[in-house]
Amino acid sequence: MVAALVGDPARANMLTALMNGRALTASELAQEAGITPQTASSHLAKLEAGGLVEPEKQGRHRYYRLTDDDVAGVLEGLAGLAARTGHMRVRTGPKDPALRRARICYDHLAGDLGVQMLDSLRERNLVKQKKQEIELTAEGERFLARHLQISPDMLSHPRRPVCKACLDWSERRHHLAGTLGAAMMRRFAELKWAARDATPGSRVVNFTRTGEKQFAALFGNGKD
Amino acid sequence: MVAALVGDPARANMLTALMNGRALTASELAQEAGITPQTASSHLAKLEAGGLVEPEKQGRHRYYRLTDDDVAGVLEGLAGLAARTGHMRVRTGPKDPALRRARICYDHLAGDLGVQMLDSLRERNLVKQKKQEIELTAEGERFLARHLQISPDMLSHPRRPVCKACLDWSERRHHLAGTLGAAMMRRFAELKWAARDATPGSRVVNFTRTGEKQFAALFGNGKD
DNA sequence: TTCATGCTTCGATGGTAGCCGAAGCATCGT
DNA sequence: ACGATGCTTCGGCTACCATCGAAGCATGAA
Repeated sequence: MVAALVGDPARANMLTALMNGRALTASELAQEAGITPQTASSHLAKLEAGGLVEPEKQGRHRYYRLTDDDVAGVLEGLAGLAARTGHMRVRTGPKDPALRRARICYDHLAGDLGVQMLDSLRERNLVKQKKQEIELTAEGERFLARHLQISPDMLSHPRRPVCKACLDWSERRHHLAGTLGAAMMRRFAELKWAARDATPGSRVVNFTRTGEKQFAALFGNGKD
Repeated sequence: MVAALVGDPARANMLTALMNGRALTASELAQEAGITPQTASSHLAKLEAGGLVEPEKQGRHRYYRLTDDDVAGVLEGLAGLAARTGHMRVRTGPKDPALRRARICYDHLAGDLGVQMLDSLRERNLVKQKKQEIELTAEGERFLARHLQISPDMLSHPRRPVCKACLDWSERRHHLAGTLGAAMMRRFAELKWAARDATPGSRVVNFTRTGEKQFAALFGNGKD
């Protein structure tokens, strides 16, 4: 059972460490979880058997990453359920509001801005959403090409969908995942609109001043 | 952590039983999970503390339901991850393999044979199923009258539906509940095709040799 | 080759939590 | 009032599994 895998604290720590999308070595994950390498090895074997993580051998290291963003989505969902038990007490610390506003979910944008972006796309018929299924419209393709230099052929992937709705734990609404979500986040970084926080392991995404403006111009909802 | 709650097999069974949206009493959930009421009570308290289920007091019963469809969504996501690796639950809960094959679920037949029976009914257009709704067809009524001496007027009940799909935890598919499911199980017993196990409290249903044959003749799928 | 690093396997230990029997409340029915 | 039913609490038992030390393989470096 998958939930039992996520249930163990040590494994949960490893998975959250992997939520930022980067691959980490077994020893790094061990340190992250506060356990010895032997124990981590056992855990990672189980996570791999459960299909939650994938190993990649490189020299004498083994890099582990989340299998795909479906896994990331479910983990976000679980975090959301957990957050609500604490009765929003998660308000502690100055880093938290930043995490709510914009963060990395595996490899795409999440948080307030992520939700706002998908809202905007949907509202202007650039995508059509039915439950978890999201489809890019013809207008959407034109929009992406014009404003973000993203072409459809950049998005095709053998096993991963172009668009997918991912449940956002802080907003309790959907944001955009899939190869498009990843490509857009990548473009934001390339355009220097936003960058991942420098502190290692952080999932916070910091927008530059101009980035914030440009983002608002494309996906603004008038409230900002 | 929430995942640990879902991780336990007994609790997971309860939650999947609640996935149809209806509220179930604590004892029904105990039966579904194959555990005693004491144990179930402990589990339900934890699930409630974790915000996954909500109790509703009604007379001397306590009905439990999933808190909201966010919870259901996350559970479905977990099931999706589990399904992908063929990593379905075969874990403990009920320890008895006989319990997997045929058992009582409240008052009707569950387990492998229960699922097989509903499959057969559906396949031969004796019932029509749409999601959790099941409807008896005219052919179905004739079939029941001819082979099991069950007439429609035996099945009417003020508050209970004639047919209902009940999620089978061991098979993770539906079997037949409702007054019809109960009536059929009763008839099987009367015909001495099957009897509940003698050991008190057991939910195992033992089929006789002739019963097994007759059952296969009516609801066989060729595999037996 | 020889040593060092990264990771895995093996074996033993301990803590935790699921489980049930027995008993205790509450509610319902008569 | 009395017993029956549904659910909970308590206490003890047991099984599972995470954990770590030590040893075993790899790979890379010298």
